[in-house]
Amino acid sequence: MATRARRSPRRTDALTRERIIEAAVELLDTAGEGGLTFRALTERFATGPGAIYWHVANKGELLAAATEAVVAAALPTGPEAGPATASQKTPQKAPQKASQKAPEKAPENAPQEQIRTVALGLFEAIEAHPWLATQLTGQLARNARQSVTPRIFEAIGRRVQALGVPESAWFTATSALVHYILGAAGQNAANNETGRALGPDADRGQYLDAVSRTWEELDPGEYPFTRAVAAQVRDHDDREQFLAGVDLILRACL
Amino acid sequence: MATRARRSPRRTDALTRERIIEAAVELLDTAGEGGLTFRALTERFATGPGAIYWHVANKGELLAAATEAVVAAALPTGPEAGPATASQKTPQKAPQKASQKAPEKAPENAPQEQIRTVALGLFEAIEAHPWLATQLTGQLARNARQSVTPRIFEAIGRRVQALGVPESAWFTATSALVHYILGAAGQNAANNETGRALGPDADRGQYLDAVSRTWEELDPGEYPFTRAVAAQVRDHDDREQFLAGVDLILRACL
DNA sequence: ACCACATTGGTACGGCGTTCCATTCGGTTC
DNA sequence: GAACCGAATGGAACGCCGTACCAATGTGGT
Repeated sequence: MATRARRSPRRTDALTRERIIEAAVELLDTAGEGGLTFRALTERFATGPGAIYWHVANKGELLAAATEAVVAAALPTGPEAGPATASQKTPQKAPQKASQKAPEKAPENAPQEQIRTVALGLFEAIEAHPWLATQLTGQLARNARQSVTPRIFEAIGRRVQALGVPESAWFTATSALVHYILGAAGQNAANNETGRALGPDADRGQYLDAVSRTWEELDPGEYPFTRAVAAQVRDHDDREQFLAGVDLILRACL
Repeated sequence: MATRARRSPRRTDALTRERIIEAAVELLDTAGEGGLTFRALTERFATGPGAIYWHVANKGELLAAATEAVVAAALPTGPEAGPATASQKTPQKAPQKASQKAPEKAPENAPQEQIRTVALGLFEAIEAHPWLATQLTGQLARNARQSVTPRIFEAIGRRVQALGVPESAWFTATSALVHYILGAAGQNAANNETGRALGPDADRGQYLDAVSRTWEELDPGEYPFTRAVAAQVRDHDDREQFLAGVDLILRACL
């Protein structure tokens, strides 16, 4: 006679670290930063916390792994430039030269183009997964060792090197670039969420109005600059504006 | 007859929003980001959560208020340059020109100096209160309306304006500066905490060694750039390096 | 047939933010 | 002075979280 009630039968589809990470990304995407919960995961897999803890040490590691998985896909693979699959979700209404015409012999200023491509890849990854912003800036600040942030630093830095920047400026230039990229991309993602709050059917005009209006609602006496800038933000393309910042920093390196 | 046991007598020293914020900052400074807890606060004030919730809406507001309080003290007051009390904790072993000789007539390039001063003030505030880094980058990304981050943006942007930057570049330049300042300052604060882990009696040499060694432990094949940079990071002054980044971005604006 | 062990899933614990409410007491009103 | 009101207080409880622990399970080797 069973001392306890019969347990539910053991699952047939194996629980994998990969499947758990995949589910974690999905939860983060759909339910936001606070949506990733061991309880939500146990419910998703119809299991108990122990089964998940067998594959993952703790929540921090799971979050880092989710970040790693998403960022790795957006980063060039290996030492060469790599694909860095950017911009296939929108019709790319502003087809700036980030995507080279042909993968033939790279021109002289290839590193600059590559930096723009890497930056845009990160921009779009953060746009698609807003929780990345907190995670990446936080990890970068926390200097996590085994995390993905050194990969980002390396991907940018190597191309700064190739750009011909004097060695003494390597760290400074790369720091400026990475901090700008992650920060600005995060701000863009936050803006998008602010705009999404208007409702799913708001067009881009309304959305941009709403975003820039939040800045214009500030006290005119205390925030003249921010209000002045709000107007010019209204009718600029997000990616264009973002890349302008990258170019600005790159210009100072040469 | 009392239906319940006699309550503890009512406190004589009034509980104020200011006193609560002050205690919150203290808890964050001494116990880290996770140290701010309503339970810790109730114990500190020998009271219950309800008394604190009377003065503060929730934990988020309390955190924002603590951030606001600390950052406001580090930011110039009002539209003029203001004091921005920077560098009085260390003997300022690298007395760069950030602090002007005299508060007399500002020279032609005053805006650049002012930006350096504001940046250094934020740098030191974040160094003294490491929890600010997460809070500020997070709030900036989250675009919180009533927070202190617009003040930072405004303080920098107004001086970018005064620098003679063309209007079309105002937003880009200010974004680049602010994201770099907060990101780099956060990274510096994290480095300091990594160094503090060595023990309270480690000198600066050991500490810098340890920090740069964390970078050098990376895989030589995958991280040639980061490792190359680690060496040159070792013997640079933190503030100097930080301000070099500010100057780099400023150079691109002119 | 057995067993060792990787894997699973249930239960429990302590701590968190937050809510609710009985209680207190300084000030106002008659 | 007595009665009263409402701002302020502090205690207890709720629901959720991450996590530790462990009995139950089934599979592959012997």
